[in-house]
Amino acid sequence: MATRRASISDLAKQLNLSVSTISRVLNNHPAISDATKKRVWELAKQLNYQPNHLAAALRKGRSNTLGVVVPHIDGHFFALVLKGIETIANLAGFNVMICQSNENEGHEKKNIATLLNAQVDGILVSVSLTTRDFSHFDEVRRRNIPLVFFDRVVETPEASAVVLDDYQGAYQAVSHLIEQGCARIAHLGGPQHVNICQNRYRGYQDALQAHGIAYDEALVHFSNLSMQDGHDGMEQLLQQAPQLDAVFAANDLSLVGAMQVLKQHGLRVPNNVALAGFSNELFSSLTEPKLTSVDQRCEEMGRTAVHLLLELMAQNENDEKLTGRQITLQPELLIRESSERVPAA
Amino acid sequence: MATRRASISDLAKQLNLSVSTISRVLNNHPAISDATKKRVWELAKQLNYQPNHLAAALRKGRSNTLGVVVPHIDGHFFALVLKGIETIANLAGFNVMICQSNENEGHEKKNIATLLNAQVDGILVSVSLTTRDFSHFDEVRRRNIPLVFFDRVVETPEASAVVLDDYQGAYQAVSHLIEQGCARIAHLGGPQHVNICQNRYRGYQDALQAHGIAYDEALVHFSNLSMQDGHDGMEQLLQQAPQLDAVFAANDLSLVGAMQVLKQHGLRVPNNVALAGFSNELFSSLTEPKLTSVDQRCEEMGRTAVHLLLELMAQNENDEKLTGRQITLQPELLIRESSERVPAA
DNA sequence: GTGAAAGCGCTAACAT
DNA sequence: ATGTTAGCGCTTTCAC
Repeated sequence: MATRRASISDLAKQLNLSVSTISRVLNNHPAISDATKKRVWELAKQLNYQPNHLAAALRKGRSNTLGVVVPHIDGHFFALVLKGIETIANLAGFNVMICQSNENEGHEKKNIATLLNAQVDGILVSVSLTTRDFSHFDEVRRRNIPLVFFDRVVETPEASAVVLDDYQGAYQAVSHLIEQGCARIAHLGGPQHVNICQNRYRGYQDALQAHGIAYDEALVHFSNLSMQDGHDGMEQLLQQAPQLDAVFAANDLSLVGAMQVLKQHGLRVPNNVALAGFSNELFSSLTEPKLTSVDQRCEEMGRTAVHLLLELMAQNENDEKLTGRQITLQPELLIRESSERVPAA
Repeated sequence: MATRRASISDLAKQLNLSVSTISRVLNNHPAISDATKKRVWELAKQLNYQPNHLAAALRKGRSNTLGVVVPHIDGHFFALVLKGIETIANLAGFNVMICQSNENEGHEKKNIATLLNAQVDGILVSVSLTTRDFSHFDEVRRRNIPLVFFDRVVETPEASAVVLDDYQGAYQAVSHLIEQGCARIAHLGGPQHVNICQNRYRGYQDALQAHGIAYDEALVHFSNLSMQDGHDGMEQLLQQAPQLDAVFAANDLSLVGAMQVLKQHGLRVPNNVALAGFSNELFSSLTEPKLTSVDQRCEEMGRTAVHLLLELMAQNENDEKLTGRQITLQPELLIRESSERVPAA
């Protein structure tokens, strides 16, 4: 049979003290005599007292839990972000509840409802790709629950968010390719209604321009960036522009597909065609040659998002008005074999 | 300002009914007139009533939450298992709380304490590699909280667990290599104090024996299975046994390292040396050639573990004695390019 | 078919 | 420095 756990009132009875005194000791309230403190702690330890957080949460109206909604829990990026979130949340004494939207607007709405019902003290969201209606976030706002978007954001000035500077990442990657001596740089781009893909495309364009290289439509191909997409895109690019000497892809997966095609055509990487991708996947350093890629600082994004959320929660506590704050993380270009040309001696 | 949410007693007042009646309606209690039911549901909808789960949990002593402890949240395997867990748990109306032990015994103990404090209704655990003392699980048992181990288990008959048949997976993979005409099959094995690694090693041995191939110590190399380990191991194996014609690795990562070495030595995969790995990582089908690998049925493991846990929870509800039950999942061998030899015409 | 009342374990005024 | 008391929102026994 399960042994009933000791409660505050159990301690109170055994020590002939009031529950409030016990509660005060347990919460490190200052105005308590050392003697009492000691007695209480000792008995607590002896009875293996475990606070009932549910009760405290009910009373205080806060659950000590943060909610997270991600499109999916698998996959390199979100897994690492979640790791960052977990770490900081736990450090700050919060539990974390994770929901997956499966890139589905309906799921996402349900997830938000679940988290609100669970009375979470704050919410972190990376918006599903299919979400077009954002009313569920209004409900969060109405309930005055602090919310921070990360990576995939709803762009309004009132919203707080942590994002990566995709534009800069792309700009750096392309600049690097140019510095390696490439001049006919192709781009495998993602869906342009997705803002991160658009920003990567703009970074590509601007880097070319900044280095006095003319933009050439024949060097650009858009797709959904699967490996197969990269494969097909590369075939097409080679047809349209056989003289290309580098590829910048909006993700690493499509770049792997592209690299296969290049090899099949007898082109050498990086000497005939230099390659740079985006997202620094696990496999990016397992290919041959290893892929140069823009790292997205995943864990840091998670950590930063929680810090921001805790900030908002503190503001909320003090009845300050919630101010939207956007934080942009700078990506890091990881230069590997696929783009490093030996300088012509 | 935040609008206060409607409570049961709010509904009661507005309808001139008692709280108990409202509660009954909301919980689909049978003995309620249809008329009342209708009135209550309508007002509930109108006021957008949301039940306060915290309060219900406190009252009922159950939180409607399942706790999970995993070594880490990133990485292919656990991410997929978690996905499976999430899916079924949500379907069954449970929230999920995820904790990472970071392969650290101390963390794991803290995680369990956290979950017990959060009064989860059931716990799923994959044990950290460094855990030597298992007393924290005794505490769970004492509190009568159902617990299911998955993948990394504490082997006692009272414990419930879901595991993969690593032995069979290895056996199949090696048999497949033999069927491809290989006879000098090397093994890159993992730490033998880890039971899954040991089982894979045994599967390797028994498959050889079953096909009348003598075991040769010079063909076996143990390590921690990092990519570098695979690399180094392969170098050593080629020295010890240059005539080897296949490699079975206890994971895919080490196999990638090994494959690099083979290529450097001018050996062709699969025709000179055929390759099979274990775990079917994301990158396993991105390498060239694509790796044959044993798939671990990750999502299914998660789903199965939750089903088993729900079963135990039901038993618990009925005051039945908790019976330990072990479920073994059969892996699936995915045959890809790295092991498919074109039959000598 | 419905209501009254107790209480889950805790916190926080408001006492003294 | 400590005690008294009310109540968070819900479920549930017992009554009618």
